[in-house]
Amino acid sequence: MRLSRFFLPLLKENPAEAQIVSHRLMLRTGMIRQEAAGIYAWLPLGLKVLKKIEKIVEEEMTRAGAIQLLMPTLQLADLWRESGRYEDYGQEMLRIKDRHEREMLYGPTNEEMITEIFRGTVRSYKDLPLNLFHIQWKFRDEQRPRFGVMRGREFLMKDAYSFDIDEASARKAYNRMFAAYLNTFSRMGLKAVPMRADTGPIGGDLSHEFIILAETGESAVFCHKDLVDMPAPGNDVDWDNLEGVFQERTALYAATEEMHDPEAFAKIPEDKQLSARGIEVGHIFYFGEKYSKPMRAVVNGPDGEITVHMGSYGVGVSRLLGAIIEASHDEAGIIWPESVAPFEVAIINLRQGDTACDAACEKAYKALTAAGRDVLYHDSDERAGAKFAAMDLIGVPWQLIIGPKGLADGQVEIKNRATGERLTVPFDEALAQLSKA
RNA sequence: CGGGGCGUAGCGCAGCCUGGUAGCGCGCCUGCUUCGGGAGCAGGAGGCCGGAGGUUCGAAUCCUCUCGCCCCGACCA
Repeated sequence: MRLSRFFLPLLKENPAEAQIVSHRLMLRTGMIRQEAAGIYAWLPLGLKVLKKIEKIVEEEMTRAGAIQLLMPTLQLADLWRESGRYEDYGQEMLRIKDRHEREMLYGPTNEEMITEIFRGTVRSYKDLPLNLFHIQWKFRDEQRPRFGVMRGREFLMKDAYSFDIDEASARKAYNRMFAAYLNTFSRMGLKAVPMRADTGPIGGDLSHEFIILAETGESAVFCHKDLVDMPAPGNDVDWDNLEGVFQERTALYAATEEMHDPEAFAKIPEDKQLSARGIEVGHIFYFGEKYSKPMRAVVNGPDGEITVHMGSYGVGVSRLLGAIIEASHDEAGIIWPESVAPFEVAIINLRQGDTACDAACEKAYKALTAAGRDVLYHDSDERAGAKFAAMDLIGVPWQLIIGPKGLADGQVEIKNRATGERLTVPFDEALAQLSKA
């Protein structure tokens, strides 16, 4: 992409309404634009990152055996009356009437609807286990939206729902999501710590939140330090037997504020006690028959009717952008992990209009693009300093810097955004190096 | 939902107390110079002062109502 053809409305100054760094940077880099409290338009740069995150989530869910579908944003109130949650949910639920005065709602989550889909289509225990997920916009009419996309009213969420014949099998489904989440967040360059969590209004007795440690996190969290750097289990795991992975990650103390047990925490060796703030990016629940029973989600088993055991598993997809930025930025701007960066390489032409510079940049742009890299060519006639600042701000992982002085000797520079390291190398070598994914 | 605050140019703000028809910085446009970390000079465009009523000869400024947004707290993917 040539910057001159892209839509990238950068802001030099910080908008007054943004208090935390991720919100400020998302506004300044032109990723989002607020349209109402907690409601954002996704501008091209933000959308590119959102899509990359979405794709990683899809891939890891698929790897863990979940099947993707897509449910609507609008739901009938009657469906929620079946579970009793239409009354329970309160003001957070956005209620709407259609032209026929039918009561509807903008979905804050989809347990009822997925249960309805399941009970209407699945008849036999032989079709289980089953895990269905979708990635859809949701709306919760928060009393006080804040922190940009971290706590918006409209947000993009991945939610998966598992169906099993009994608790033992459901716990295996739970463990699969548990492992998948560790892999998912790891791919985004995040260190996510699973913590025992309150099940809240969704109910159930087994639940973990996946927490990213960040100073600006919304809640206080407490855990054993060793959990933070524990590597993700990876793809080479036995998806039917993950109890070991689960035990390994849950043996050490880790809890959010609501579930915090100061006594248990005090038993951790003092140098391993970690008291910090965290951002919740995922939440998994096992809730058994909470919805399947009142909504009659049953299958035929060998010995008669079985009420299915369910779990649900959420990932805050749009929230993850904020979380990643909170975890990865410096004074100059965002430092995107390569897996989710909006562009992989930025070409900075230090002397736009100079024949040699223009030609070299064009050649590099074509070569890298042909090699499959997502390249942003800063081809405006701004001064060098402005270009550096802009590319640092939007956080492209690699910068290919081409200027008249170096070019006279056939040299260009490669800069790593994360480390700040610069390497002067021959033009062809730079292309070869940056062509590698 | 309790408490506080703010709406004036694309962004950041001053002006309001003590009414006289709007200003600064950044950005934007033109030109010249400059050209390796957000350039300099000169010229220029852009605002029914969130909206509606009212008071007044006259309202960004005073009064009433309304809408929107932000912050602290309680609540939450």
